[in-house]
Amino acid sequence: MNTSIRVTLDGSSAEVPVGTAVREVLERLRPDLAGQALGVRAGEEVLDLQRRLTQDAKLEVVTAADGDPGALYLLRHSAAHVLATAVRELWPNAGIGFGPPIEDGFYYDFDVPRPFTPEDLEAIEAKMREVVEADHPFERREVSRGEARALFADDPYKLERLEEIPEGDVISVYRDGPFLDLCRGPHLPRTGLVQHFKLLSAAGAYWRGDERRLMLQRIYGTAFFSRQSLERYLHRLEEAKRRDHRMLGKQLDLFSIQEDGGPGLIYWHPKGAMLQFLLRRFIEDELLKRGYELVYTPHLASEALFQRSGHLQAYAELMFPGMELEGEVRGYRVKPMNCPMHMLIYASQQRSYRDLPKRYAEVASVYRFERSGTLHGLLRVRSLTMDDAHIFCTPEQIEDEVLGMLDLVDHVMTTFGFEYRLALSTRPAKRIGSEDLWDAAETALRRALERRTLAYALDEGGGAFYGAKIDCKFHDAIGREWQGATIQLDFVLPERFGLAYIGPDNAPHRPAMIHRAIFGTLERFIGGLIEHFAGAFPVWLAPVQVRLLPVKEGHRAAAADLAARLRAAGFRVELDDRNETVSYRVRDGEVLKIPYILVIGEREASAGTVAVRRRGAEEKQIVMPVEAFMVQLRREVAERSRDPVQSLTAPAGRA
RNA sequence: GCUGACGUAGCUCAACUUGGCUAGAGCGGCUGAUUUGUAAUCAGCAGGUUGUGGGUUCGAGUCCCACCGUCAGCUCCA
Repeated sequence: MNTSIRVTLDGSSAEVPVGTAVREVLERLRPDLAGQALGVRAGEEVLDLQRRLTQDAKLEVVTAADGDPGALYLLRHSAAHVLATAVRELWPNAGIGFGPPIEDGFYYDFDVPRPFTPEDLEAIEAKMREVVEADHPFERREVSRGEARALFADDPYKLERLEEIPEGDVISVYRDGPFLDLCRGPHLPRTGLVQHFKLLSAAGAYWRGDERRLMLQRIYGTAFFSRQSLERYLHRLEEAKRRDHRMLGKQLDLFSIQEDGGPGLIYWHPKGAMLQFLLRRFIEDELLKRGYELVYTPHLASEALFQRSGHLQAYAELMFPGMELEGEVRGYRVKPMNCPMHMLIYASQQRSYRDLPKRYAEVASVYRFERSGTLHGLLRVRSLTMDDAHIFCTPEQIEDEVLGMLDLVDHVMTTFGFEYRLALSTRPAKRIGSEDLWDAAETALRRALERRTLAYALDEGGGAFYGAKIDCKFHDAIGREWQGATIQLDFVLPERFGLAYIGPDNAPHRPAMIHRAIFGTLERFIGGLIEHFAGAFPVWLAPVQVRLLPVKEGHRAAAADLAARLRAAGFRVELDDRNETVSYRVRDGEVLKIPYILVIGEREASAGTVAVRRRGAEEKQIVMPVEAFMVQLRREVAERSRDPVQSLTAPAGRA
């Protein structure tokens, strides 16, 4: 067995004995950085300076940098320990759960007698500063299982975790000052390096994320290497609140949720309804171009249907309760999904392989009894309008169908300028359908993704029990991730409904079935759009595209004529002839984020021109002939342009 | 659903740590004056059973209980 290993650090390498600490390698190979190094990167993994090397390694030094995920990982993981150290000082008997770094910070879960208050957080933060000032070294030690059991004899959560560490794995503990944690690491060299941090919130969180188990108290915080980065982050959070679709929805009068009407049920006001109308028209046009057929089905059906589809067995707790209708033997339910209805249409006649694929699309509201605590503006509701479709095809056609859907998803997302992420979810442990079926399904999805060379995350075992799926995710204003488009294979429903097509062999075969939604739901998609555009919708989507302001009373008639003309040309126009100054009305239009404000005064009325003020443009007014403006507007709508039109200039020789 | 916080005019927010006269302000609305040229003209008026229902108290926006709703997180999901 080798007693020495070869270690390469930032390009230079050395032969060192097995078990040499990273710190020693560093002092030998990069003495210049020894003081600044926080850890090293070994491929994907970050190691701290105390780690002993047991095999050949290629390392890179990690130094303090807010742009380096590895450095931030060390920092935030250590900040979580500093937090726990402080909490243990103030609540010596606090139980400790997990405390990992996360996307934008870190958290730690505690078992304490009462929930933390905002004042507690301040006190904890002050105590954290003391821990930082004490500059305790983070000490790593590898221990035996027996020793670990003894060390954490009073920490039931740690003991539970300990027992899950597989036999043979290294068990390590980290100490900083008085605080000892069962932890894999890595950590910063010392607590003193955690300089710029802030505790953000506290809330309950179930131990191990299991709602049947005890609720611990979680504290969230964030940390950066520089004060500027911390402040920039906190400022970004503030900014994000101004994009919140719930606030903008109220300000721009798009929608409301009525306490008298019930939670999670959306009232679309005229301007929000216009958004929904435009999106619907957009997607339905796209679907018709792609060989879909539109269907309309009832929002209500006999319980027998949902019995047959399996919803009443598998999905009952998300369905609104049944209703008894006078004189009817059976109960009725509002639909939580459209698939059972589309199944019935397919099953209404005999199908030939020549008919396939059959693509039924329906933009329809469905109703789901989401748990009250999960409701969130437009992003999680109880009446949701899906741009739903069900594709019935032969197993061989699945791949091409999925490919077409991925193209449509991409077309839609790029039209709106949405960044998105795809995830492929494969067979879960609890599933139905033969292995052959799953193999074919997963292969079809994967091959479709790869044929379009799309990057995707793999969610092993994350599929639904009835089929594999591809999901598309996007972020809201404050960075929470939501699911939008979804493409799901389904092996169950064709079976349950006994669907068939007659193949070339003159024998019946079971068709494959794909559920899919591109927007996901109009509610969630519009919520996302509002935040994405911060309420400043591109012209083709803006509920009001143009606002006309006559300068004074005498110009009202000219403005009204122009409004009528624009409307006749298909534009969405408002006339603002209120008895207010031009400045006031311009401001009002700006606040409402209307793309074009046109001022009509003496000059314009007599010359047939308009003074155009384009939202966000440098130049505050550009005088141009009405015709030229209309051409411009028409082009912008046709192109679904997302950027302010740069070419909007006055014709040469303008007055 | 769970834990915690919150709920005052259409909107945003006041009403003192410790219950005390008729619950205030800005924006918005209405009326009038002003006839306005690119981000707020001036004046007046109206607008509230302080989420709902109970309770404590001489007295409750303020304290207690229940319910409804909202927010953050957990869980779940389009």
